[in-house]
Amino acid sequence: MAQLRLASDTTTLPAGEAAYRVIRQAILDLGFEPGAALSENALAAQLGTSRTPIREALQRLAREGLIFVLPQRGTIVAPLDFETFRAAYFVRASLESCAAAEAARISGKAAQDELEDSLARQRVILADWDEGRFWDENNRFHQIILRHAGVPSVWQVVQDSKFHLDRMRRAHLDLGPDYRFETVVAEHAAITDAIVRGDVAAASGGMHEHIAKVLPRVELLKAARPELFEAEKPLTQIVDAEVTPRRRNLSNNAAGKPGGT
Amino acid sequence: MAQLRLASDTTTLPAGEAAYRVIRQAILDLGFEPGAALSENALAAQLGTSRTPIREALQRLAREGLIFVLPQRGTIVAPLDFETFRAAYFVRASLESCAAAEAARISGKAAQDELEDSLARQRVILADWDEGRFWDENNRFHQIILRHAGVPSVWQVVQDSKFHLDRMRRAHLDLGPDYRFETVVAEHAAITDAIVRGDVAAASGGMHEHIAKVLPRVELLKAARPELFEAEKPLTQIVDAEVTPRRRNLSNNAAGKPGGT
DNA sequence: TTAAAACATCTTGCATACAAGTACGCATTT
DNA sequence: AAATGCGTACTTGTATGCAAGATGTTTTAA
Repeated sequence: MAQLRLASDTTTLPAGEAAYRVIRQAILDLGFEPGAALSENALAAQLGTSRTPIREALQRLAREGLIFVLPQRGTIVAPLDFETFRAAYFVRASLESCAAAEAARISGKAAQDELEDSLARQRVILADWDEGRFWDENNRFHQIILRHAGVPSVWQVVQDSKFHLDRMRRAHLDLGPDYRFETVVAEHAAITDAIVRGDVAAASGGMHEHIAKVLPRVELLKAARPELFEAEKPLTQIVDAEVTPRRRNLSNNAAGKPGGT
Repeated sequence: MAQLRLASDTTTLPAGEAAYRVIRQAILDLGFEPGAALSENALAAQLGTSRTPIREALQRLAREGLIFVLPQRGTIVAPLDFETFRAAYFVRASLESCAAAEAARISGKAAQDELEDSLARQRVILADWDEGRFWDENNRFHQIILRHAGVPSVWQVVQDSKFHLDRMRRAHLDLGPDYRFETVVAEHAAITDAIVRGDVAAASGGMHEHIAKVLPRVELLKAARPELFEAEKPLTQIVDAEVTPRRRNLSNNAAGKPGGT
């Protein structure tokens, strides 16, 4: 079991929320490797809480596709999967390219100051290198575009998809960093330029290609570390987990006739 | 408190899953009106379970934006909100228009049979009218396109957004049905034609406009029933719910230094 | 009469015990 | 030696009791 560490500012959060963030980060950092088994009891003991907040966190992670909960059998970290990855890529590319187009259409020069401020900060971070701050600023850049497209809350949806892409990138970086961060900033600059000019097609296309850069890395990773793409031995089959019914009967006080809408 | 009824086939589901579906359907049907207060104890009593599965369902609903959980204060059904609606529209329109474009690009005639079969069924349902079956077939049509775009699992994301649009439409229909279902099928036919022809622009644009049809109805609804768009009196402020921290301290067995990546 | 303080009654958050089901090792049997 | 049945140690699902906080009412004092 990987060692879990709590960030200092999580001490004011509800236990379930804190557990969610810790476990999620551990999965992203590959502290919990794809296919690894998770135990509610063990996690509760490690984090010093009861199973209740742990279950809250795990159910949230399960809904986001990060883990698979197999009733009465166990819980495993979702193996890397090309289908999941492609869907996440599609969601992020669609939403953000449409947002860039919309920003170019309705915002125009209004977004110029904010985007160029972000670009300036990105260049400073490039010079005085700090990977954590770079990705923070990268996220901010993408959020600015969503905000100027009039749909800031879509960032939440993007983030859910982004996790799968980030985990793949993270696993790939462990093979050795070959990412050209200068290229990232240059693409950001081109997208900014398109939005400022009001060039809808260039903004949309630029953003789409910008996000598509992650795609070819998957094949390389699968070749280098195939074990991350497959479930481990302990659990016979994972497929049937999502369709396994259980006999149960919820009684109901209401005397209305059965049948939905 | 609205009467809750359980569909017959939910008896084999886990209690939490069953509770989720029942409550969600009640919110969609406006059995629980926007702004109404929910009580975990009352719901548990009504559904004949304990609070645990109810909490599981409510947390899921809260994450989907259907309800607001205010710690130590209460839980309310999310009021209708234009921002939420616009974000949901944007997500669905972006994903499905991109999917239609991709289907036209890579699938071509391969999807023709499935789409035209669905169209035929839609026309049969139009003649022998059955609203429930119509929406089922409508969903199937949209899923076919996602599947032929190579991203079937994106339907889950679409559904999360679709709820907010469906709830708005549902509330609007209560004012009196003025929806032209023939128009819906005609637009489906046009989209099908574009995909079969491999006309990327027409597929994307057609789908976008098809989904955009819901937008103008919001203003009408807000004018007719403004109370559905605002929170009720009992709870002072809803805004601070999502940022309210609580004092808590999670201990941790690991002795590593604090601070995440 | 007005205002402030204490109380009763809700709410959700959390901890814990129990129930139901699965997987695996080991003894027994063939 | 191989196959079979059983028992133990897990797993997640559910029920319930308690703790902490917020709200609205009642009581008390000025």
